[in-house]
Amino acid sequence: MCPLPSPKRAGRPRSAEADEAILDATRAALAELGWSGLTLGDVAARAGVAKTTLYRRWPGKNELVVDAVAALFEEQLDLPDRGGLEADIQGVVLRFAELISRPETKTALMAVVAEATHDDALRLRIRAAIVDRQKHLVLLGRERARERGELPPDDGGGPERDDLIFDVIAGAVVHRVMVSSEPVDPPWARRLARLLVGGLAGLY
Amino acid sequence: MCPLPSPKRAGRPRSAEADEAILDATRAALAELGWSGLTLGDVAARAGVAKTTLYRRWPGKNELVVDAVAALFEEQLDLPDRGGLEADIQGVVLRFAELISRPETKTALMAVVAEATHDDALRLRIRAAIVDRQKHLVLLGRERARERGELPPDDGGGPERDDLIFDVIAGAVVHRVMVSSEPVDPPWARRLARLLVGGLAGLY
DNA sequence: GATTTCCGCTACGAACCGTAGCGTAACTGC
DNA sequence: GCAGTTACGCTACGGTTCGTAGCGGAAATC
Repeated sequence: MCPLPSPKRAGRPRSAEADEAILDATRAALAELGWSGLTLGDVAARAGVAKTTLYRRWPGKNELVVDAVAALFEEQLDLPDRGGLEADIQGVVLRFAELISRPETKTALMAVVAEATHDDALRLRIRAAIVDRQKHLVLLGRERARERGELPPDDGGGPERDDLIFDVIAGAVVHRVMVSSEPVDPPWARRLARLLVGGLAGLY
Repeated sequence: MCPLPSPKRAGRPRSAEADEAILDATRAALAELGWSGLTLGDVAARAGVAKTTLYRRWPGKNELVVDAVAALFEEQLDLPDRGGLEADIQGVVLRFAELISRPETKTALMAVVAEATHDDALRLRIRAAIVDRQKHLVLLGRERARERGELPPDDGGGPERDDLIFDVIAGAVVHRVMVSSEPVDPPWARRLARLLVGGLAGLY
């Protein structure tokens, strides 16, 4: 979130309603105008606050958009147990797609990641607010598969394997939605899950 | 490319050196300043041309950057035959990574894709100049695997399966480089190829 | 009530955008 | 050659957004 003042300070506290209104306005403007069309003056006008109020809380466009998008990822952290590895993968794929297919998310995510190429602080912010939460879901699914005996227990292979399976699942969904501009529907999610579980030989 | 005048026209022809200088300057500025820091005035100054010359050839920042990045994808279209499906996948993964890991490509690709969310013409331009060329490599590898008998011949399954395997490979590479900010080195490519060929059971 | 902090408002210089107009350079067809 | 056509460099401009400064007033703590 925006830099919190120390919890108990003298003086007038910051308006929580203003925060909410600004983030809502940011998402609305993103969906409507896209990244390059979004101006902070417009966001402030939509939110009914002064432009200076906005600058007092966020350093700039990048950080504001990250927070506005991150709020969408805060709620949904659960993954229903579907009883099997392949079904669980299908579930997490559909969950990802649901989040990144919204108009405001679609536009914003790629743009802030692009900006993060030249901004380390922004990259950390994105990682903490969005990426790590997605990753948690993938690792949760793997743990369940191990408990069921569908995968062998942890052999101390280190975090590299976690990174691999996460990049494959999240990357496939993002690429499907953003680059190929095709919907992630249950049939597609099913085929992806089957590919991951059984390999190419099982798919073709 | 930028809209070509009809091959034989009267009058002074457009300078090919200027085109080259502009695209080079665009790539240099991208690597140095990132997407949001790139201004067309700066590009013109670097290229040693007038700003108006730049606007005569490209409608705006988006199209210019797409062409500047696409030029990097034009040369490399071959995929050496490594003798087996798994090795070929590893090869195409490393080829992708080599292209999108350059500083100028990394910054630009995500940004233009984000812009394309609200610009259909830009999306088509990206598809024709970049995505379809990558996809060609993936399908080439699949054809070779079929000829070797590693995959069954085409059963008329339609283009959906092509889309799937392409989104998985390209998406994993992009996500690894852009979001996880980790290098795509031969060991990682090898693990990804093994996952795709043998499935999760073979990986863990 | 005094102090501290936040808010809304106005105003401002700076930067970038995209375009117009002009004189000149380069190339083609007669 | 010469006229016609097109591209180029240059300057200038109005418009928009940026990010900041300064002010008076509102809302909280002590």
